[in-house]
Amino acid sequence: MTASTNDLRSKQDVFKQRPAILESSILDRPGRAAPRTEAKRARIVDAAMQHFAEHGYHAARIEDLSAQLGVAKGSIFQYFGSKGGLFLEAYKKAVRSFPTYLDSPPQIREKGFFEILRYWLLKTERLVREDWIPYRVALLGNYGVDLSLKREINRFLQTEDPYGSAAFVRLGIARGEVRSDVDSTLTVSILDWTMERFQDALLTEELDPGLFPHPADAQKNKARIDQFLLVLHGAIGV
Amino acid sequence: MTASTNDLRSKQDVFKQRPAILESSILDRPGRAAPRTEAKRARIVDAAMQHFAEHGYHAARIEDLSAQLGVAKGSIFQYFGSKGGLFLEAYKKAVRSFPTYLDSPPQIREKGFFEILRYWLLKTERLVREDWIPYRVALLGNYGVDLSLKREINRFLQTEDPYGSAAFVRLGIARGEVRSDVDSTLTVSILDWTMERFQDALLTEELDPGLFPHPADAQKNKARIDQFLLVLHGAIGV
DNA sequence: AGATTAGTATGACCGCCAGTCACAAGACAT
DNA sequence: ATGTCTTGTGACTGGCGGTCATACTAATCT
Repeated sequence: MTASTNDLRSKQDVFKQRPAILESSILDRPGRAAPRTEAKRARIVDAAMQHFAEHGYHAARIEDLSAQLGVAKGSIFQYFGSKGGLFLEAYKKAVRSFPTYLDSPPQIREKGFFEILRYWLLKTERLVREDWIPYRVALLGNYGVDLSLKREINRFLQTEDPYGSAAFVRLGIARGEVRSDVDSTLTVSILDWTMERFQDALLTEELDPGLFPHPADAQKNKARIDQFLLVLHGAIGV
Repeated sequence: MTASTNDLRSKQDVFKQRPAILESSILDRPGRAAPRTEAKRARIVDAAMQHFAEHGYHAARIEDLSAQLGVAKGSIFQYFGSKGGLFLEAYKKAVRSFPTYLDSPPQIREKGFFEILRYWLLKTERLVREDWIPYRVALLGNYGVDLSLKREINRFLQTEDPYGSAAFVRLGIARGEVRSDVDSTLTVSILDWTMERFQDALLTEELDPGLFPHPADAQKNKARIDQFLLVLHGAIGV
């Protein structure tokens, strides 16, 4: 549940239409298709996630991936159009695998908005250790690709809201815990921005030592989380 | 003065030493060198800034750049080691060209911390139109390269603090406008994170339409800035 | 000045890899 | 079987980052 990039998502309908370089050539609507084909597609995406996670975006070689999969390189391009297209699918899958804010257990949920945040901040440290691959891919997508891909990624985050920030903020407002005197899209954006960066700062050392400054030890992390929540409460709390 | 990435900058001394892939091979200390050489280096960096700004990182071709400059391709690699090394220099130059928070005029400065922020938020819209090149390069560096380069960039932002966020926050605390009950590195980080993203959201449409959601018209931007400052005040104000 | 050395410039060349495409192999229908 | 359509394949290409042997220039020495 690393926060997303749903920045000020008003008017999201009026995008300039851009050449869709990243579209796949085969199977544009993956919903309805031969199940065999669909399965192969999924296999490729899974392997790609791992490959990108291990090597990074640029160092990842499509041919290695195809060899490892026992699939011809051409097939991968047939399915995903380009390396960027493949990465985008891997990124989507990675991000969709994360829990939503509202996926927190009921006994946490009833404690309210900021306790839910605390729950996830603490939990993510463990989650990332159990299954670092999607986190690394998400990190790559957030910082380590190029702008055209980043554009697609933002579009995805914006339309899909995979962390459920909007609904989460709505809950907070309904409970009277989150301020309602500012545009709620701004609230959501602030939440997304700060959560994303804060978690990056906490976690990235393991995913990518040196990218962000050292996080303190686990002990100190707890204190940091407290302070962070204090600040965030000041920002968007009531 | 787009905010930087000085995330939680404690313990910044204990970086794991990584192979310095991005170092230039010639003239590692550009301070003291033949003035001719130095001038050439500067010429290349200038042209590179423009080139990267126009084409993006990946689409930029070193050979095109060298042709445009009337300089051999080999020379560029001699000076900067790699495409990434060249970009890093261009990025540094771009970011260094931005004003610091405390560069605001005295009559603004005496109005206090949050008025200084407002001043820059309003001003940047104009600045970016007058001279979009460094902003685009900064944007590329923030989102459009790969992780190894991003790592170097973060290291730079962290050690150099080119926007002077730390000093600015110190001023705010001294004036009693900024909270002192949390670790000031957290305050600085929050400031950096939110300012960066907020400005991206306001500005990016012109630099890179489609990357971030449409900003509203200028009228609405002013209202957004008000709300943003309100929220930011809640976060780090006293 | 001429000779020697160190620093700088050059562009043909190389290796690598994303992306293509002509062809092969299945799948399915008739 | 025969034909048609879909899916799979991997040798091949184009283009670019990066190298390096060589040429040139400037500085230093005799």
